[in-house]
Amino acid sequence: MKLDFLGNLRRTHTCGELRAANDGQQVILMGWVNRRRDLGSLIFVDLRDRTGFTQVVFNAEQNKSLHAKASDLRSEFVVAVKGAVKKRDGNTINKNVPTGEIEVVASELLLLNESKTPPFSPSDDANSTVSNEETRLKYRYIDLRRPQMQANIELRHKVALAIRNDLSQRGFFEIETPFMTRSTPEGARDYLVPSRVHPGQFYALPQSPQLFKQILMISGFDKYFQIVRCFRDEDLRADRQPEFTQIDLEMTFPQQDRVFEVVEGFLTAAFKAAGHELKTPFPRMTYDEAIAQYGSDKPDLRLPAMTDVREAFTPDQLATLQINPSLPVVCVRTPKVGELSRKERDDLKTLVAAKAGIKTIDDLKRLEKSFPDTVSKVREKCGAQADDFLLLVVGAADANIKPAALSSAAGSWRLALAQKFADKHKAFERTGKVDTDYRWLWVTDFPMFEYDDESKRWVAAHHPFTSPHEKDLIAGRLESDPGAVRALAYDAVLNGIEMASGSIRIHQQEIQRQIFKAMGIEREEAQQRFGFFLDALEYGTPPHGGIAMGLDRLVMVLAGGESLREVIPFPKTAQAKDLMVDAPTPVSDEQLQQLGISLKRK
RNA sequence: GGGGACGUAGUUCAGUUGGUUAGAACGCUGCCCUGUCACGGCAGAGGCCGCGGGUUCGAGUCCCGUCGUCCCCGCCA
Repeated sequence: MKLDFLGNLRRTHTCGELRAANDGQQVILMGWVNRRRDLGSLIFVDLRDRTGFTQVVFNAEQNKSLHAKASDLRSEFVVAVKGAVKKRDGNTINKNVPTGEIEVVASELLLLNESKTPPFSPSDDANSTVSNEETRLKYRYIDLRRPQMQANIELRHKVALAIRNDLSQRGFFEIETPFMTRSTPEGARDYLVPSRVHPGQFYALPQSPQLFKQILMISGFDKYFQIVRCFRDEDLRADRQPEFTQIDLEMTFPQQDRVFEVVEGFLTAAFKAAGHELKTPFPRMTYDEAIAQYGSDKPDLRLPAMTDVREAFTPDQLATLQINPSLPVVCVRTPKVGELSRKERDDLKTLVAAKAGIKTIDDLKRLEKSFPDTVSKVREKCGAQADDFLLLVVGAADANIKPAALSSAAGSWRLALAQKFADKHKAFERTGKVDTDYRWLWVTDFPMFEYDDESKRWVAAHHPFTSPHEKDLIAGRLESDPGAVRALAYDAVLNGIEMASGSIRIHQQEIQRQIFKAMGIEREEAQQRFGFFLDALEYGTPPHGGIAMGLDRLVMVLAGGESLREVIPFPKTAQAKDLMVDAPTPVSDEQLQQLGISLKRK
C-alpha cells in the first residue's frame, strides 16, 4: 500500500475536542483508526488520539477516489484527515461520546502508516474483554493506547507535577543524586553494576537516596526533594516492583509535625490534581495502638477496629473454653456478612495459615447457647450489628506467645475476612466521597529495633540512621532493653497500604555510635560500610529528617488499580522480567571479559 | 525458598466419564450494504490443546517433570 508523507501538514484540533460550536469549520485531524464501519458507499471511521475520538465520514457519492482510499483503512492505521465539521442530524447524534454531536466530512485523506492487525484492540476497552497481562505486557505499546492506560499515565503526570510545584513553592529544591553508587548491605538486596575500569568492583543502584539526602542537609540545602527511581532486588508483589519511584524529601530543623505538614500539603495538591479535595490533618495512631487495634502497622481504616473482649468472659469460662487468660481475646468484626453456613465456616479455616498457640472461634451462635450473657457482652463491646460476622481470635491455654503476636494474627484474619466478604460489606467500593474512599493515617512511634531470629541480633526497624525518642535514651536501655526503645519514625498509610515512611534522623555522632553498638555493629565495620557518612556527620550536621512516599502506589490508589503495573508504563512481571524488551538476557563473553567476570555454570 | 490458581484459534474462553473430524464469541480475509457508532448480512481462513516424558487399544482430558503468567507467605533497613 502506498503511504503518504506528513509534509507540512499540521493538526488544527485533537480528536477529542470538536463540538457543535465548531460546525462548518475546516479542520485537520491526525490519529489512529479506532474502528471502521463500512456501510458500502458510506464509511465511518473513528479517529483516535489520546484525547478521544471523532467520527470521520467518507461518502462515495461525493468523492469516489477518496472513498476508495478509505475502504482500505484498517484498525490502528495512522492517518491525517482534512475535512469540514458537520453538526449531526438529531437521530444520528451519539450521546455516549463527547464528540457525538458532530462528525468530520472528509475531503482529503493521508495514509501516514499501516499497521499489522494488533493481537488485541485498544478499542476493546469498551467491551471489557481486555487481554491477559502476558499479552498486554509483550505488546505494551498497544496496551498503552487503551483509554484506561492513557488516563492512568496522564494522572501520574498530573500528580507528579502537582507535587513538584507544591514542594518547589514550599522552598524545596529538586536535587539529583547518583544512580551508580556504593553498596551498603543492610536491608534489601542491591542491584549491582560491574565496573569495567575497576575489574572485580561494583557500583550499586540505590535502594533510596537516603544517605545522599542526609548529606545534602549537612551541605546546607535546607529543603530537598526528588521524584526519583529506586531499586531493590527482592521478590515482587502486586504492589512491589524492582524499580519504583519515590517522592523523596528531607528538611533541616524539623519536628515530626513539620514533615507531616509538608506531606499533607503536597498530597492535598496531588489529590486536587486528581479531582479530589483532601481533609487534613490526617488522624494519627502510635505503632502500639495500631498493632493492638488493627493487628497491623498499616491499618485499613475502612473497616472496624478489633476489640479485646476478654473482660466479657469469666475466669471459669476461659478455663472451660481452654483460652489463655493472660492474652487478649480479640474480636474481629466484619460488617454485613450475614449468616454463614457450617460449610462456609469450614471454608474459612484455610483462609489464614494456622499459627502455633492461636485458635479461632467462629460460631458465636453455638457459644451463645452455653454463655448467653457473655456473647451479648461481646457483641456490645465491639458494637456489632445483627448481620455482622464476629470471629474470636484467642490464645490456646498452653500458648507461649506475646500479646502483639496474637493481635497480629487477628489482624491477618481481619484482612482476609475483609477481602473474602468485600462484596457484602462494600467498604472497599468507591463512594465518590474522599473521606470514605481515601482513609489516610499517620502511624508513629515505631520501635527502634526488631529482633532478627535468623541472625540472632537486633536490627533497625526503619534504618540505622533513625533517631530514637529522646525520652527512651535513658541510661543503659539501649543495652538492657533495645526492644523498648521507640524511634522518631513514622509511616503514612492509605487504605491499608504503606504509602510513605520517614523519620527524624540522628545528627549527633555519639548517638549514632550507640545505635550501631546496640545492633552489634563494631566501630570498624560501621566505618567500613558507612565511613563517608559518619565522617560527614562530624562536620556540623544540623537536626534533620524527612520521608519518602511511593509515587506508584499513590497513583495506583488514585487510579483505582489493583496493581502497580497499571500505572507504570513499562513494568516487570512477578519474575522481574520485562516481556516487551525481553530482559534480562545473557551477555556476550566479550562483554563479560571486559568486566573481568566469569560465570559459574550450573 | 515455599504454597495456590491458570496455560486450548490472533484474542477471551467452553470442551462432560479418557472415545468419531477439538468448538463458541470477538477479531481477521472476501463479497454485499447510504446513517453507522460494539453497524448489519453471506461466505471463508485460522489449532504443536505451553513443552518433554509416562499410563492406555486410545490423552486437550489421567500421572510425573519442566517452562511461562498471576496471587500469597518468606523476603522487602
